[in-house]
Amino acid sequence: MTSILWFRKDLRLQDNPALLQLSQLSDDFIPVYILDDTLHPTEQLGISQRWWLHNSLKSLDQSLQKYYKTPLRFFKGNPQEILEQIVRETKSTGLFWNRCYDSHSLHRDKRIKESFQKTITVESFNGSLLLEPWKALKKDNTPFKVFKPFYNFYMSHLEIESPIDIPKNLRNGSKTLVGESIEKWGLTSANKDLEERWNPGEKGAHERLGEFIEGSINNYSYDRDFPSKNKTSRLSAHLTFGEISPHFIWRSLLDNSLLEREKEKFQQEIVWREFCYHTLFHTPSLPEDNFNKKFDDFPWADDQLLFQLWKEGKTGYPLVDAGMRELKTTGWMHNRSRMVTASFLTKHLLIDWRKGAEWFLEILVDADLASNSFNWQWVAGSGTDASPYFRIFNPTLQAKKFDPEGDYIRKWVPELTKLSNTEIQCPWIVSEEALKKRGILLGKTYPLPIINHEEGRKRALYFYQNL
DNA sequence: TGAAATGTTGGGGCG
DNA sequence: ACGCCCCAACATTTC
Repeated sequence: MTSILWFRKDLRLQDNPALLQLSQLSDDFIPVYILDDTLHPTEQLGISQRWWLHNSLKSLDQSLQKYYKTPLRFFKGNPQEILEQIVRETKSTGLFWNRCYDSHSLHRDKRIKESFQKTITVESFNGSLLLEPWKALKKDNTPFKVFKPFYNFYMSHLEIESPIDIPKNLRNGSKTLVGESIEKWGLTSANKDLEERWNPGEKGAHERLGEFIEGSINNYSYDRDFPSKNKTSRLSAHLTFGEISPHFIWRSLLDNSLLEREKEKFQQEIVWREFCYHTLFHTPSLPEDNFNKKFDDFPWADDQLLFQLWKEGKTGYPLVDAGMRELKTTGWMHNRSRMVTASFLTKHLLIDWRKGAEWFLEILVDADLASNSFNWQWVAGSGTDASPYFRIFNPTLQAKKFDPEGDYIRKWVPELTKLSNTEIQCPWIVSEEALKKRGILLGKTYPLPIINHEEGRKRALYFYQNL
């Protein structure tokens, strides 16, 4: 019998439960990827993720050819209609996939399952989470709202077996079914900045994990905070596309002898990701609505100009600008800068977190509805277990603490390069004359701060207090 | 997974 | 020797 393997956010062969189950029921299979064009325009992939997806799919296609001598078939359109047609054409008797947890996918998949259930075998699996959202609940059967107890629950309930090997016994299920050409989708054009930094695909994901476990994890809890050090895992985009599973990562952490403290810090980050997914599952409107309803009447400022300057990295605060420019160029931003830039937008500029979230989704290679919505709400203070309203980052102090030598700023804000290590975080304190000697004219070669920190802070406290 | 304001302490300069 | 002030340095509280 022939079955369809529908790839979605699980672009890998290793540790793929849907693939495993399919291989136990079928000898032949047809791997399929469908570019879902029923998505609302705001839900469609951003520019960096189109590039990533294109390359990841090509990589997956190659792996499938190598292991099973079968191509990955590409289609674009309404997934239900396309799957119905493939089933008709190929007389497939099974359909397998790994689950997604956002509201659009959940509804879509439910309809598809119902429509096929009476005629063929349809099964879905957990390929992206350590625990399913409905399996991590408090004693009263409601979802966790605070991270620490959620984490404790995880640590006492996880049973992580060895990852699933790539099944061997499968063959190409159809000689005649031809998909579309991915090249014609126009997902991407050459992008040097992305190409030199990222390696999409399952192989790239495993190499990245390997390097991380050999190297930076050993001082992770400290180094991870410094944007210039580049010592975070940088696995986020690989995880988003499912090129590697959290299950596989977790198992690797257990199988290597690592310092307990460092390992645990990283495990916490993995569990934060799970917390985001669970929260999105239990609160499907998380991307649109304040988790905390008190924020529904918050008087966000709708200032197009300030928003634009923030996006372009022209706020006059070197750390904020460095982060926003790193994002624009590399499709990624260091965690520390994400917190500072997001705090700056929502607290100093009082701009709605949804505007910031939308921009991040458009640009990030690791854009992930669950993590993005959750964390923007966390920063804005409207989220669950959120950052308290009075926690307002001072972008200068943050720069002095976490970029003391100014390396990160120099990299992304080169017009300030010649300033000293103690001045580069706050060029406005330097005399006009000294600036001139270094070729800097504030307001001309580099912006003056678009808002005074002290005033911005007081204004934010005032509005946030009045919630 | 803050920052700023306010409070406390203790050493040194000085009359 | 003593009290007083200054002010880092650190601790606590407040937003």
